[in-house]
Amino acid sequence: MPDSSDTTLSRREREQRRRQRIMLQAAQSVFAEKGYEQATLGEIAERAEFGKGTLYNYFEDGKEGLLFATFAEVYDDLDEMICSTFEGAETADYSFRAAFHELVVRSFAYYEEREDLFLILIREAHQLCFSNDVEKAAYFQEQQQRMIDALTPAVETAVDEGRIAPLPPQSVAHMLLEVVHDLIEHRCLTEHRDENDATCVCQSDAPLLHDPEAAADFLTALLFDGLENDSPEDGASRSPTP
Amino acid sequence: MPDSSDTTLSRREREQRRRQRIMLQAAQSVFAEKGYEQATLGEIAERAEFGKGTLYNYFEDGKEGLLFATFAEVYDDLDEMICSTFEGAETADYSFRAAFHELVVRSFAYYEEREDLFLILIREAHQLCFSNDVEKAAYFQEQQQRMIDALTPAVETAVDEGRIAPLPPQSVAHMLLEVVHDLIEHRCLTEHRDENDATCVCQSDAPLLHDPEAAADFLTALLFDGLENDSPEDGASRSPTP
DNA sequence: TCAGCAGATGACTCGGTAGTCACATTCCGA
DNA sequence: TCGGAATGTGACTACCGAGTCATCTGCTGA
Repeated sequence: MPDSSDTTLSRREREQRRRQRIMLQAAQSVFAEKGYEQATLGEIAERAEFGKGTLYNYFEDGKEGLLFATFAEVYDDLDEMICSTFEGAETADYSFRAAFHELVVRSFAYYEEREDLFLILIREAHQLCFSNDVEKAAYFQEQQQRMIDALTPAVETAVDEGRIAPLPPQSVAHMLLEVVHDLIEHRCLTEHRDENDATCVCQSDAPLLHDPEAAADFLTALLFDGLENDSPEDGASRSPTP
Repeated sequence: MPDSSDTTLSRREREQRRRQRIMLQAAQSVFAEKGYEQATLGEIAERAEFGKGTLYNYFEDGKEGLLFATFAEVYDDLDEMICSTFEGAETADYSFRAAFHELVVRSFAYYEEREDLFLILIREAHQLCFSNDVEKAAYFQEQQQRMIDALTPAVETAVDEGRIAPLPPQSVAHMLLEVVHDLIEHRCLTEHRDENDATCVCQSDAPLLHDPEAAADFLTALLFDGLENDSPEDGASRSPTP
């Protein structure tokens, strides 16, 4: 969605964008709170302080249009994050491992910044991936592929340069993104639970999840060094954590 | 749910169980096909060949009761699978790594056998985890903890015996289950897509996903040996794949 | 000042379903 | 064989929310 403060636009157009943003934000807050199915256009309109009919002037497909505009926003952000984190593979001191560590940290930061968007992504995109509507399923396939494509070149380079094991780059990229996604999702889940139920006992791995650095360390160590305990026989074979 | 052929029950009771099973199976087939929200009691009743009112005689909570009975079935199966796969830690030739490999293979087998159940679990449980209804969120927390608890002792033993790296057992158990779950989920997703869209181009990692052995090998190697490519400098430090 | 138009509005229509309940049917023991 | 208990049934009710559209509002340019 173009920025509503873009000065190349006429006042009228800027005004339109601004309203569109207000409606989208209202929709996001309702979706995050109630979930897509439970959200009603009435409540979104009320929160945006517009009439129900007005929403249709800005989002032809109504509720669904608002949902997909939300997806577009979050997928653009994620793509940008992956690309910028793994750029500079030519630099002398570039480390794929360190870049991955950074991705985990940045993902956490983004989650904290836009908790609402993540909640919507996690809940609704997952559901819609399994939709019987071919168009919708294809949309999510494309978006996921876009994320994988953003990461794959970096994995390929790392494999070529012998930094990581010679496994299929696409599969590795897929697996890495999946694991990060899971971590954020798990944190999101525990936080969501704590909000609903203040009496909830803290899980044993809670500190791991709430400290971005600790989580990134755990994940990086697990994925790069592996679970196998080869240090007793052979202490020198492990790389230090970045 | 007790077996409807249990001979300790009266004929009437057995007959009740049998009908309950028929209704549950009808519900599962509709849920798997349409998703929970889109499924209607009318269609479930029709498919079960009973009147709509009759469903309420067997499942007081209607649609929701049928959904939760389905969850109970699948979680019981999974718990059983984890426990039986990791038992026998005392045996001389027991290998945690091999047991994990076996878990992946068995998970695939279960998925093939009960595709419908998995689809429901993946779609609906995920959604309900984030429900604002405290009771429901707690149910899924309990079930997930049950799975983790089933695996944790085996991880602890493996850590104590120095077979795997000294990381928090609960976190490791959690991560392992998550990764297996993701793999199955991904396979389920691609299969679901292929059903809907025959023109779909095969993904590059498709063979990995459709051959249980290959998938288990990939996952075991990745998780136990790690991504880090330490073989050129130090070929002896890696354990062979089981 | 005013005509005309872009845009806002929310009461209304319409389609759809969960859950109910008065009645029908079947079962079973006396 | 019969009567009443248990069980099945589906038409009906009550509710809900998406999307529409006739109407209103306020802006702009002549």
